Amino acid sequence: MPELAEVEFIRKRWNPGLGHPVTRILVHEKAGVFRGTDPALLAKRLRHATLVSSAAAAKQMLFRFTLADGTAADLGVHLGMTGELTAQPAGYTPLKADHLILIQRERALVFSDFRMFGRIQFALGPEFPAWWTAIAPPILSPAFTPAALSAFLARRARAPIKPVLLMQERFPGIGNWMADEILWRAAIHPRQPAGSLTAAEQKNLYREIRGVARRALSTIGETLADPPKSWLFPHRWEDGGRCPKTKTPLARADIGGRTACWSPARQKLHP
DNA sequence: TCCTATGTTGTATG
DNA sequence: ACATACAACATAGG
Repeated sequence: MPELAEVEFIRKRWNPGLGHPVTRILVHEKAGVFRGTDPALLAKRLRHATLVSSAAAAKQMLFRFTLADGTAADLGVHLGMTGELTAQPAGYTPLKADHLILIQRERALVFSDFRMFGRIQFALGPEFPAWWTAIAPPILSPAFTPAALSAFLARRARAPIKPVLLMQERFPGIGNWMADEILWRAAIHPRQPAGSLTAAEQKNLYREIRGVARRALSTIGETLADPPKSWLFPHRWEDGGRCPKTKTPLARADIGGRTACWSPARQKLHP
């Protein structure tokens, strides 16, 4: 379930472990979530380390530890499609899809992911690793300007706008449901070529990208509660779903390899 | 059996 | 080199 705001919420699931040392670690060394990292090294170094802080950016999380010798270490988590973080009581019995468990005296911090599209990364030292610092600046930061949006749309001119919104290099944290929500609010057809948006559409798109990100973070990011019925979100997967604005039937199709959902009554293709 | 799933990445093609 | 399209990754559930 993880896009921008879900990731921010799920990050906080490990908050009960802040300030506490890890006493023991369980890893599924052969799990695909460790591709590109050495799970044995991770397990060795994080034993007796203390979790000191965490952060979320785009769809990724970073957990910082202080090792017994004072060294800093960073654990990166990407949830992929089905990744989860939970904090479980002491004595927790691991399940099949639990690939990394950090055991503390009073709890177990669990990463599970049955599909294994998620990813665990690990780095030692005080500098933040490249896989963290390379994440694009947040949509709600001053770096995300109308000019930056326009320039990006121009460079992706022939591609349908929907898959363009999924590009993390410019829209960090936007995923399939947020992209559909944004286009629905901005009244732009998901197949509209990115380079063919009018000035008015670009303005609306900019506003809705920021608006959906802000509202998602302030609601889902705090409680994980589903957005209200006035959003596209609760209707996009239901059979016979209707647009909350026009009450007309929603349409669904594969666009750029993902299922897009839109309201034909308010999102029309134009030259 | 076949289809779907809130994601990324490697490869082929233009 | 760059933009675009698409298969592949792995698993559960309808």
